[in-house]
Amino acid sequence: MSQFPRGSTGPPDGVVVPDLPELPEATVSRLPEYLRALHQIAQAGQDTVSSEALAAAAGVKSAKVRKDLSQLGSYGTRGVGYEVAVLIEQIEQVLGLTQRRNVALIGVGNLGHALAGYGGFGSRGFRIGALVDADPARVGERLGDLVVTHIDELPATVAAEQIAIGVITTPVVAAQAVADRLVAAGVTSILNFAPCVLSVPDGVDVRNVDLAIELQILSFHEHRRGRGDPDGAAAVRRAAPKVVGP
Amino acid sequence: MSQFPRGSTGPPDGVVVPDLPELPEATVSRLPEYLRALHQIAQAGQDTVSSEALAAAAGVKSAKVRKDLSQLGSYGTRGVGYEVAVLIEQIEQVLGLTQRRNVALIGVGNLGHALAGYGGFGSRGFRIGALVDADPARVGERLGDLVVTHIDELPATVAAEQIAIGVITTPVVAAQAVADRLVAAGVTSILNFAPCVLSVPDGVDVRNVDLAIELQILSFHEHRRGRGDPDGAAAVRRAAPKVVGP
DNA sequence: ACGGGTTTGTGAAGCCGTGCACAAATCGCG
DNA sequence: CGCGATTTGTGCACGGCTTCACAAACCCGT
Repeated sequence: MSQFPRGSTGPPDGVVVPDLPELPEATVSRLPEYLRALHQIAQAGQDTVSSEALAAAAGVKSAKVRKDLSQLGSYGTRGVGYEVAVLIEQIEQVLGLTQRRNVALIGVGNLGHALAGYGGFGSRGFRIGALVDADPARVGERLGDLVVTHIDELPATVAAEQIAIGVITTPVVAAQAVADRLVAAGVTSILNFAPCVLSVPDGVDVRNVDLAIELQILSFHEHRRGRGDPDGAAAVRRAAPKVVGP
Repeated sequence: MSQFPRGSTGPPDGVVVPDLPELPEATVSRLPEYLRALHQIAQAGQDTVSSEALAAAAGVKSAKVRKDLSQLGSYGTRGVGYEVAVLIEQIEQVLGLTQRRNVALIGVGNLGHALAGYGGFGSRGFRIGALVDADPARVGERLGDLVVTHIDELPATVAAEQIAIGVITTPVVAAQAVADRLVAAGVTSILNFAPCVLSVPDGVDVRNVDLAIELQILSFHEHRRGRGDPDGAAAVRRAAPKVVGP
């Protein structure tokens, strides 16, 4: 909306202001969900979608969808809705998915193997560009069309494969050291599966995925709900069969 | 502490709610992080901890720690700090981790195998009580000391193993059906790894873990940061070597 | 062309969460 | 026994996010 006229004369100095003013973090975290829903809708043959329908598919309220989309200067048509194809392209543009991003998997253990074999990367804008491990016994192992390289070669690997994101799937004890080496190699985005807090310089982005934490949060609500059978009898506390939503 | 929660969305009355008035969701989601940090601290030999130290270990601000802990009627001692052992017990109590919770893994594919082999369950209050799949070829397979059972036996399995939480690691197409069957079997907490939105009845809690979404959020920040080298040269955009403070 | 029905975009209000700053409480030590 | 150092617990203000409600914009049939 407030499309910035690309300064033909150029900004005088230093300040490289991006196109979008500043996208709220909450919105950013929902854009991928919209994107997923939109692909689903597109595959179903719909070529336009209302905020109401999109909201239902993404599991949020319609007002939120509209405000989110308006943030990125959206092209919706009143009385009609949004063009699915246009919206997909818009969101992919904003998320930086127009160019495929290469990720490196550090730690080819149980979880690393599973992620390497997960097919969901390619269809969502990513590609596994490197498998890395510290264990010499694992180096050289082939998975698909990739060969596990040693972590000592990380800088070369990052440069050669243009790695944009590092995914840490090592044991906890190794995670911080791996993060340090990733940062030293120039990686500025890290997805951490190890259950620990990583220290990184300013300007490096870290997101954590901790299975146990998710389970514990679920446990809290379960516990809160389930007062009444102190000695865990298998009391079946059946929820009402009413189905939420669309 | 006598601060009363103004009933907003909650039921007007009737449910005799236990000790805790109403814990903010943001606090709940941080308690597991505190718990992890506390175990770490306890293992280091510390028997008391200040909010400042705990905040550093959990990666948050100290004021937030104090406010969070005060929410659950904490037993801190001014001028000293918190007793680590007491705090651990308090948090485990609130999270309902005093009794070990059994989880069922539905979908013994790549990811399912990885999670089944993940050792982090036992030490964090959970136990895999069942492995379930729909593929007859997989039923009967042994992993560790568990045997994969068929999903048609889900109700019996849930009852026999006192399953509290279902973890969905199936392909997307199967996820909703699995969720329905989990709910029908009496499970009221679901951790969903399939990239889709699940419809469940009121009273059932669902949490989603989507790898691609996390990557896309990282991609956004990477994209936003990385204006200036359009043809992705491996320009090392080194952040200041300053380490983010403890 | 025009009116009715539909849907977007957004101003405004309310809620939640965060962080500061400080009084109250506790310990250690002289 | 009292004083200073330390740390908790919390009132308060601020900012961000969510939701409602509604005017503006648009399509379509007549």
